[in-house]
Amino acid sequence: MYACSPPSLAPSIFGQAFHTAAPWNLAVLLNMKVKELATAAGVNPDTVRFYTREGLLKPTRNPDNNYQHYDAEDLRRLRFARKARQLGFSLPEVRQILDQADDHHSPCPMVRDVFQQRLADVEREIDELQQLRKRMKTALAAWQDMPDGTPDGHTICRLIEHWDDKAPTKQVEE
Amino acid sequence: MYACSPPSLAPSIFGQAFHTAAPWNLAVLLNMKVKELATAAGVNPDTVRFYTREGLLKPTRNPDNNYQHYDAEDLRRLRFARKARQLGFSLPEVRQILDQADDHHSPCPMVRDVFQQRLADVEREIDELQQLRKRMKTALAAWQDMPDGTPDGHTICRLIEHWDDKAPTKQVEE
DNA sequence: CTTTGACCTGTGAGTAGGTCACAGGTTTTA
DNA sequence: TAAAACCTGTGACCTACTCACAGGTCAAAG
Repeated sequence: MYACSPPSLAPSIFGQAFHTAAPWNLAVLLNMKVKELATAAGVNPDTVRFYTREGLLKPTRNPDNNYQHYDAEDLRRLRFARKARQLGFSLPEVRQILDQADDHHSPCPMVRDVFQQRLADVEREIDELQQLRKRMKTALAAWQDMPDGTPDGHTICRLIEHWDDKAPTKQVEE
Repeated sequence: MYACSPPSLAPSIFGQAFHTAAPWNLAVLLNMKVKELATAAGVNPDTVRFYTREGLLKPTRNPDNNYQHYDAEDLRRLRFARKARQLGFSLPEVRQILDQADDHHSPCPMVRDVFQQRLADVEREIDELQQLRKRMKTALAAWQDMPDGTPDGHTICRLIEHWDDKAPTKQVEE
């Protein structure tokens, strides 16, 4: 769903908003509704609404119809937010970065800090998953020799009950 | 059989329930309230209540005070559920296994299937995280040479905006 | 001019697996 | 006898969205 397809959508967006506009004011006047911004950034329109509720995007209102209006700044913020999310920043962190940028404070030192922390988290996650994989492989190997058995009131499934999470007796070496 | 239970709590549990009982009926008569079961299994009492609501545990009621009563079977089920959760089984899967065991069908073949699937999932997760780590390290290295900069209306944080998620070794040009 | 369909709005629910808070009842301890 | 500890069920909260719904708006087709 919503697989990035910038080449196909860009003409429609710009065509709708600027079919008569000169290119020099693209970045200033770009005036998008929810779905247009969402398509431009390759995200779900509900994500745009969600980010707006969360204060990451700050559109203006059209008083005539109460619609939200997003400009090029919002598009940059949205794209930035998506990149930061891919890097593992939480939404509060993203908002913090954007707020700092709004106040003309450079958020980059903070970004470096959080980024280092995130890298450590990722590496810890990898370690844990690798340990889990090792234990699972060990269990699978051990289960080769175990019969299935029928629950008899003493064991539910000996495959799992006999799996020791703390100290697998025989490790699978890799 | 349950030699792995924490030694510090066993006396209080057994002492409360069996201060005069002989050891031969421990497994049959063990009669625990929520917190006792939770302590015995090393989980939060709310988890016991949650699992009870979800149908994984099937305590009896004391009609006098409306309290839940858990026996050794529930302790086994709870410990089993925790082990299965550590192995990556979802709660519905755990419940399915327990239900099958209740019906005297051997859940083990199903366990093997789900387990294989889980192992594949774990390995995919590891791959994704390793790719992420690689991209993060590449980004960190690239950032060594980049100034922090103050938000100027064109960039929010060039550290992130200049991070290319698709081709980390190639920097974007502007 | 009306209808149709696509879009807009806000709100609320759902996801997984618990954890915590709350109000009121019970049991144990001092 | 009173306080502390525990019990009960219900419901909110956590992440980061996603989806559903009811009602309003708008452009084009008939």
